[in-house]
Amino acid sequence: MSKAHDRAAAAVFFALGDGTRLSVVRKLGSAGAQSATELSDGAKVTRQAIVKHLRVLEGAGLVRPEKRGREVLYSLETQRLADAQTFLDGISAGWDRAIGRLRRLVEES
Amino acid sequence: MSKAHDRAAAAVFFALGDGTRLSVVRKLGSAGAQSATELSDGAKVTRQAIVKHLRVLEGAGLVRPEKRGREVLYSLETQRLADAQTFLDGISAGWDRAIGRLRRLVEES
DNA sequence: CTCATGTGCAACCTCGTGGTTGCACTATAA
DNA sequence: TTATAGTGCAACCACGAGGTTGCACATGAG
Repeated sequence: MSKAHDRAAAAVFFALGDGTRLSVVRKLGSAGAQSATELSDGAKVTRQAIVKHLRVLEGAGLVRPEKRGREVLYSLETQRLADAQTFLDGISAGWDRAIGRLRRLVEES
Repeated sequence: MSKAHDRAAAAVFFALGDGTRLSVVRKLGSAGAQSATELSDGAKVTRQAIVKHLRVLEGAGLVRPEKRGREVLYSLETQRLADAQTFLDGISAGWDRAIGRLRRLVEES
């Protein structure tokens, strides 16, 4: 039951589990790649805070930095989002199987 | 742009973003409904810690308690997992659209 | 070249999260 | 009825997350 896999998943969910970070991800998703300064424009927090959040997102593999002249553009890594979805699928599937087992158990007795 | 929706999503992701909590969810998913004590058996933390985590999961709507005699069984709320998946879908879709816009922009010039 | 703009680094602060221990309460089993 | 297994509550602690400010460093625009 791959423990490393679980850690990666937890990291992704942790990264998405903060309001500010989630808004950053949404902004990237809807408006495309942006720099830290650009992202901090609409936000209620400092650019430095956004930078820290971007580090976290990068650590979780949700975002990829790319030097573009003197600025750094951050783009979304949609593969990780897909991975997270697959992970959730696995849990749901397990639950459904567990429910099935329970139902069969009840019907047999 | 539902801000309340975002908070709910962040709560779900936050709930899943902790290793202990994630293992609890996985355990529930694979072995069906269980009590707090039962869940704390294999874990490396106290029952009280598990209880706290269950409160968080319940707050995020990921788990539902049900009094069963003198013990309380916690069962998974798969709907929330599905909601989370839909949420991620929305972001991916937005990103794909943004990429499409960018490509068109480049090709026009 | 000069200057403005964007980024990086570091120190610092606050507070919530994750965890523990101890005890009181409740309800089932014998 | 009495002992026992399960739950609930509260106080307490350590540490890392989230945020800020200040300044130094690069690099494109004029």
